Amino acid sequence: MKARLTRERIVEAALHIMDAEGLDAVSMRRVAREVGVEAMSLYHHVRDKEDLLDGVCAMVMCDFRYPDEDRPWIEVARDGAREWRRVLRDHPNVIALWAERQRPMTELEALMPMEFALRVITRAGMDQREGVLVFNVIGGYIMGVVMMEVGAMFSAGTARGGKTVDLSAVHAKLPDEGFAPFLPAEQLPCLVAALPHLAECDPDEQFEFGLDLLLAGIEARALTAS
Amino acid sequence: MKARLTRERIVEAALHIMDAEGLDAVSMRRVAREVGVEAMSLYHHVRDKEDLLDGVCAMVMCDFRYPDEDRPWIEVARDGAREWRRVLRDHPNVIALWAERQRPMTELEALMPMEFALRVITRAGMDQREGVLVFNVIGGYIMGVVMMEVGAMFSAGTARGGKTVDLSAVHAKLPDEGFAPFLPAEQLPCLVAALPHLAECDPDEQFEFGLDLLLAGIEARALTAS
DNA sequence: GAGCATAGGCATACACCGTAAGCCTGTCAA
DNA sequence: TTGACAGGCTTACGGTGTATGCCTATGCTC
Repeated sequence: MKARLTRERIVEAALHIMDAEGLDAVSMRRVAREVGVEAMSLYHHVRDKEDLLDGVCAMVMCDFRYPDEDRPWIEVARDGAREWRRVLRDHPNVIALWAERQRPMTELEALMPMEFALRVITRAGMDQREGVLVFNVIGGYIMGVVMMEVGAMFSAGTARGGKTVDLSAVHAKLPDEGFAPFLPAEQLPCLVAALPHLAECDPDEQFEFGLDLLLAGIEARALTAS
Repeated sequence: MKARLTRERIVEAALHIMDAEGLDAVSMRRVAREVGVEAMSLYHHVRDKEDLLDGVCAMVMCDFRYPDEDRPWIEVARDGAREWRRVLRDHPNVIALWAERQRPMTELEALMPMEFALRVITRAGMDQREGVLVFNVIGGYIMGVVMMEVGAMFSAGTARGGKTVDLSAVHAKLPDEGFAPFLPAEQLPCLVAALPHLAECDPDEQFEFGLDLLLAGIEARALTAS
């Protein structure tokens, strides 16, 4: 006898498939197979696929582990940002999910991390208005950087067919050999020069670098404002 | 007699459909209909749908208008960032496209804006390594903020059904009426307090706020490093 | 001009998708 | 015992990407 079908089991299965096989692999039939059932049976527990994906989003948000807040706000903010990045990297496809289904979070639990972030920012001593600016700036930064990090979007490579330039091949090999000659250096000199550094750029250092810039700027503003 | 079918006409049609009707609307049959042809005819000009979407990405990148570089680097950087934001806002669905098809740009023309950005950063006087960090930070920031801007992802709303919270309704109305009571204020006090500011936040001001933080920090680093 | 290669259209077919509609069965209350 | 109903299943429809093959108009060679 099988375990009873529940919304939670279904959403869990969908999330698992999304993490393991990508967003496109999440179909009603595939999820149903995962929980040992026919596709149409899922509709007793989720309204439609939209609803299922809403559940996936919420489940990802619930993965957020709240840092200890009994410290200076800037340390809490830094750890919160790192934790958000961890969540996004653990479920990178959720970014695409948000991007294509441009609709707000609606489940209460999914809003708790947002509440947390606003609470921390409030402690920095700036007014509500500026707090929202800060929230959006930090949130946007994390999302964008993680997106560039997990996607290969602007990674580096060698020329192919004379017309296009496949930058991804360079990542496969180690960077400090002579790859530059394969790129049209006369048209892309700076890109060619930056290639090795693009390839060996440490994502953690990258993330902290930008986070430091933002937090330092925010702290300076908070101090002068108060 | 119809105009001859070309790859460019096809890609243009796909981009037009994506901008007007969303990413999901871009199907081979829909694009074919747009150019007055059957779906299979497209395959004489694009390898497959992936290839077509690659073309769309490249065409978006080609929309980038290069700012005059005969000015202090920080002004060029600021205008370049604004221009990149403009491009993304003009074709917001391209963000979802990048997010889900995590693969690098390969067409030469699509890499020119990247070359431009690296060139400007180099002029700031920092070394290649740090230049790449700066490139990724600014690029990620722009992408993330625009993504939050065009998607409603973390927008604001009223409670629905007691269990979930629909934040989008607030955006429809003007914010400074008593919406807070509809939210579970005891669980989300900071969010409730921030609601009006979230709703009336000016995207332009928002963008410039974060950009100023980043550029000021980068300028400070560049000065001390040189 | 004749013959023919090729480019670039089209029609058909297959496997997959989300989901509307209806059916079947096991559980439980009256 | 009867009936309601929750929660499975089956079938079917119109959509998707694309492999395969066919048809025809253009243009090149002799």
